[in-house]
Amino acid sequence: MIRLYNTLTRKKEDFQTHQPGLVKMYVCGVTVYNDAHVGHAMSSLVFDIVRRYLEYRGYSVKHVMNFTDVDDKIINRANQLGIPPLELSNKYIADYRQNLLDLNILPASATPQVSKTMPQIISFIEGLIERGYAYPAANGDVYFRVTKDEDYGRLSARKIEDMQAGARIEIEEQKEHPMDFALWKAAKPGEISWQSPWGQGRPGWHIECSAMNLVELGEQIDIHGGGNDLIFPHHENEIAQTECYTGKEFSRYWMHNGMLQLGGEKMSKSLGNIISIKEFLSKRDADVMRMLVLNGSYRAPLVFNEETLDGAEKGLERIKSALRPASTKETDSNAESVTGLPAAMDTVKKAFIEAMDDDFNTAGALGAIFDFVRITNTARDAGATDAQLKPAQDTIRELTGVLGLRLAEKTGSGDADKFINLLVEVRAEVRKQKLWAMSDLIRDRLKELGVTIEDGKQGTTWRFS
RNA sequence: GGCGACGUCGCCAAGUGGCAAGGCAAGGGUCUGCAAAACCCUCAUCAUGGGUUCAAAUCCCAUCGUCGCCUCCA
Repeated sequence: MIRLYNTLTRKKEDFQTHQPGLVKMYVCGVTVYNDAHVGHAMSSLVFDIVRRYLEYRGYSVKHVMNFTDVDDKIINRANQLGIPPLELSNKYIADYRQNLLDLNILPASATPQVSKTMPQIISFIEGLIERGYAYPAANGDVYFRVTKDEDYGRLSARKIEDMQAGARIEIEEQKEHPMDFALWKAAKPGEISWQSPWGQGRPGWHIECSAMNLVELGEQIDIHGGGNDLIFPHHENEIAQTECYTGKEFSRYWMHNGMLQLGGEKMSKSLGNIISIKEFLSKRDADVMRMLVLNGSYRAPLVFNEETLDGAEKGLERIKSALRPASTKETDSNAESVTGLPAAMDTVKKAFIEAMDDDFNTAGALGAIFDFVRITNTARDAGATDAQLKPAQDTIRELTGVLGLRLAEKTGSGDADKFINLLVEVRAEVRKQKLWAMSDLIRDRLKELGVTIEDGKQGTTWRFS
């Protein structure tokens, strides 16, 4: 039984879907007006892992991720650049799709956009007005009436009165109540806009997700996800809108990932402490970012710095060490560590599932995998054959695959291999003659060029590093 | 100021009532011409102070500290 932490109840709960075997999952994507950063990557990775694991456990997952492509910031940026807002957002949508591919994140089942959901957004707002949960203001805005929603504040565990105490909300005379939020914003002169019953305008920030959810997944979904900075107001407002519109429970489970920390602070566009995904990938392998996420707990803040990244990279190397071929020395297929492999495979799978079932405890799952890596390496050292190693290595591939790790060996540029082999051959001759200085020079120089040489008992092996 | 989450070895981190996983780093060893890799060994009583319990890192209270949200935000 899978258990997951539900922000709504602040507890771990047994996972049960509305329809047997099918998971409807909606994850808030990005507002596309700039390069996405590694914090966005974290969120997408977290829910990619959730999806992959649910699929591993036999569910079919309908995974929807939206693009918010109509928004103040997009309009501002487009104005600065002197291009149409949708041209700007389309560029960044294409970029983000590429980022996700590069990060080995499975494509969502659907990726709706605000600009393409306008009729449904408008009819959604009309429905709320009809039911008395929203009202048009004199200036052409439409607001949601928070005081009409008894449950308002349930997700973020706060009361309307408490929030007003914060008093950072601008009092707008257009609103009946300071906490009321915009469903529809009247267009300013020259701004991109759509025709509506309330005049030219565009959607407020939260309504798009409610509408796209309804379009893509229906009235009730199983998992709604996103960063924990979205809990309030975004998700709170989504719940309010959707549940007031349908009269039904919206999402059964709410999952929120913690924030990525850079220098002890949340990485965010407004703080400016950003490392873009593109920039990251120019320096490190995608697996490193994923490993960093896996090593932590998705709900907790993630420490992102050179030290933790190095640790993640080394951890990957360690897992890969188990995938190397059998040692070339004499085999001993009957060693205890070799004959024990099948049982250990069984153990690691069980431990993996047990950890992952418990609210996607990836750090615990990795612990099990690392234990098995050691067991596999011990078997190799003891003389296991490739045929004996194969099932163990397949197990590692299977489990790390569920986590979305590629574990690709680095490769050179095609023809390099034969020249490297030649150098290794020459070096073997040199070593026979005990010309150690020359031998070490070749090894050191190759190392500088990204080729690691290791002298084993029965010969020398090399790999790109 | 209000609300929420959290504080486990040098770093990252699992564990939520029964003698503290794992990774990185560090030290010692096997192997090696020397290395590297792999393997073996060593390395924490869980922010602080109270309380509940036969038993607490795990439950309760207080204090200190960190982070997030309350304004755009994954």
